[in-house]
Amino acid sequence: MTRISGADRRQQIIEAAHAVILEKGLAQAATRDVTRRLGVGSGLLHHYFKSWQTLRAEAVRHSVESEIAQLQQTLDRTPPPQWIELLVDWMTADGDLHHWSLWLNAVDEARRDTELAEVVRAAYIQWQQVVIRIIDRLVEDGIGHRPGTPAAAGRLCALVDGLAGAVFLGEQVMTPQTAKSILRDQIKLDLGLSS
Amino acid sequence: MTRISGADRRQQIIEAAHAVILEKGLAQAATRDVTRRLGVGSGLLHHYFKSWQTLRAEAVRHSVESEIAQLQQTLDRTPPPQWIELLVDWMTADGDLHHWSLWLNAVDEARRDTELAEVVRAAYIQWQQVVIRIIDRLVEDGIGHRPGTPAAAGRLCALVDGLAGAVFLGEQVMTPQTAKSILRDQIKLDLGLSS
DNA sequence: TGTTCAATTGAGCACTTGCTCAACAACTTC
DNA sequence: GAAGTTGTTGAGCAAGTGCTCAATTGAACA
Repeated sequence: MTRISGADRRQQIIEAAHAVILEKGLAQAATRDVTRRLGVGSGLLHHYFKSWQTLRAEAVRHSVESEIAQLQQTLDRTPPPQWIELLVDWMTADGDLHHWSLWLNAVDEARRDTELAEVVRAAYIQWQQVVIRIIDRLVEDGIGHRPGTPAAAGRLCALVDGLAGAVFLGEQVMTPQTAKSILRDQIKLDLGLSS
Repeated sequence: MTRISGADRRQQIIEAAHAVILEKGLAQAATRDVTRRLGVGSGLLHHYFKSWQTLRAEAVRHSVESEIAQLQQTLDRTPPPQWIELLVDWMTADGDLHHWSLWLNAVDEARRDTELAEVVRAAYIQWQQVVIRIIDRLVEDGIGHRPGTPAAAGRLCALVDGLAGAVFLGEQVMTPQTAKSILRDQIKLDLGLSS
């Protein structure tokens, strides 16, 4: 039996925790779900992490970071004129809704978990900055004008979170298509592009 | 010891559950918190409610209904020209943030609780309709023009939820003042009133 | 007064949770 | 080889959970 070195095991546990949290939600996921998934003893987690709370927070950080990295990567190989549509597609998450579910869950749970709150706060700020950078670049390239208010990025991020919550409540409340068009309109409005 | 008749007891339990949920959050609140608060035996809840899940959902319904009723009442004794500012104040909840916290919590929890989902969905739709009615009345009174898109109410509600989530994450993410001015701008924009 | 029955109790059950810790296994170093 | 370090185990604990149910209370009615 080849043993796994410390740092690798740590990462492995974080990824397993991430998977479990994605499936069951932050409050419903248990340490034993993670150890069972990894096929390891139930005590192992506490050799690598102070507490389940800490591991949970670490798993959410992992999720957010890899997602932002992925967006950044997609942006890099797409010409700016297509960024608006790309952003809309990204934010409305045609592919997998689970990540959005986890994000909303984390924002909510953060009110009762200071450790998680730290991670979510940092992620939110990072996320706003990505949006700001995108807007700046679009304006530089002559696509639209600079939004009137500096709070444009914050407004967009809040709108996306709110829309996601509504979409999860079902079609009667809001369809994905409606959410998508609301978001597209808002971006174009912010950039001074009348739709 | 005067005994309490069935229907009154039911209402009393719902209100106690509401208070507990407001304090501890939906996932953290326990049946025993409710019985302890009422000073009754731990088995009493199950005489009036099929399960804790049911009681929780009922408590959220109670919360939402009384809040919408209260808003309606405030609107009734305020002249329409002041409605915009009243709505902004209401949505950003200067008074007590707990109700918003519970609402966001319920929207999140609804993904894992079908009974709660039913209540939250109905509440969301009701909430959108209140906003639609307000807009209609404002337009009738000559205050602003009818919003271009019929999704205006949905967009407003989503924006409010998103802003609330951001504000709860702390001042670094979004200050209440910023949220308030974003919301005010959006309402005026929807009504065609350039700020 | 005795009868009836809904309201109420709380010990207790079965289950889950995060976490501990003595024991052991597998590498590294000497 | 021996010694030391690190990784790993899993039974077990204390604290919690929703829920059940036989037993009791109290009010209304005869």
